[in-house]
Amino acid sequence: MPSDPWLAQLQSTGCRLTAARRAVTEVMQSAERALTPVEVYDAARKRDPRLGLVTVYRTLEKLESLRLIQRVHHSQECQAFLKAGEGHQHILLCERCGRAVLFDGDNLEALFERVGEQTGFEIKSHWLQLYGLCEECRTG
Amino acid sequence: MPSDPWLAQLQSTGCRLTAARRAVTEVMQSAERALTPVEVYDAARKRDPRLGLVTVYRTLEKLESLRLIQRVHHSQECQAFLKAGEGHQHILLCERCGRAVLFDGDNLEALFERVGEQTGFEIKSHWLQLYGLCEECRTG
DNA sequence: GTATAATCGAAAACGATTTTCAATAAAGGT
DNA sequence: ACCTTTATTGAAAATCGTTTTCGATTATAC
Repeated sequence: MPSDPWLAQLQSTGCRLTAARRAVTEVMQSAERALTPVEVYDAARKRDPRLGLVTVYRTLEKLESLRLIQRVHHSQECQAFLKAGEGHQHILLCERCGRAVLFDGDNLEALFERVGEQTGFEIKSHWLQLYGLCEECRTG
Repeated sequence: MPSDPWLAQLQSTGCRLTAARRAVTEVMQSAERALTPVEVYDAARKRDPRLGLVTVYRTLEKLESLRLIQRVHHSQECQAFLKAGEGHQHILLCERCGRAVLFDGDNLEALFERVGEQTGFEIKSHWLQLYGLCEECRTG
């Protein structure tokens, strides 16, 4: 049983632990910003030079289905991945350097209730992303 | 000067008013849900049968840059377009039939302030989408 | 160690979007 | 109304990201 929690979860769902999956996992775990499949590919080949791009796509798909990573949506594109938050966490993105920070807690229940009454919808889920400038980009 | 506000805005920014732009504009104005470029293409050709898909892409790009339409982000894809909201409006999507409703007003300032303090970010903008079931899909 | 099936990488296929370019047509001037 | 100019168009080709196919590899169980 691997000590790394992501690898443990992969294994516990019947997956084999391969060099490719270790490399992609390490890249995604240590990333400070959302990465596209090609960016993951470039970074992960430093750990496993034989890695193919197809395997990156497949591994990202698997990690996403296990909710270990999530998609980040930018204005034009939504194919970048970031480690998933826990519970009610949301994403805060720096518009300048791309750094991604997860923050937790929101209290939007009152809003949902009001919107539900006004529209007749039954609100099932929500999705919130904030954009701004991180401390370094503001001061640097 | 055209009576239609979208066409008027197109013209006032130096654009020519063509059959293609009229067709795409009418489709987007009357759409009740977000449409992909190909869906716009299919709908708009009923008004202008000679319309090409390339022109649809170009017209959507123009309408988006004028903030007359906006992108709607689904979990896997973010290439569908919907008429833009005004001011602080956000999108509410029915998970079953795709119907899109704009609702306005939010009071997230307190949340932004707290997150800004916790993270050091200067919050610039936000993006909120709600998902649920519309009245018809709940009861029907 | 061996067997077995999951996983892999490379190549090919695919689909959505963008570019190219000659033809068309909207808008302004006459 | 009729040119003239030039933005705009549609079709074809190019491009790019993603997915599928398939034989080779390799993690895991025995």
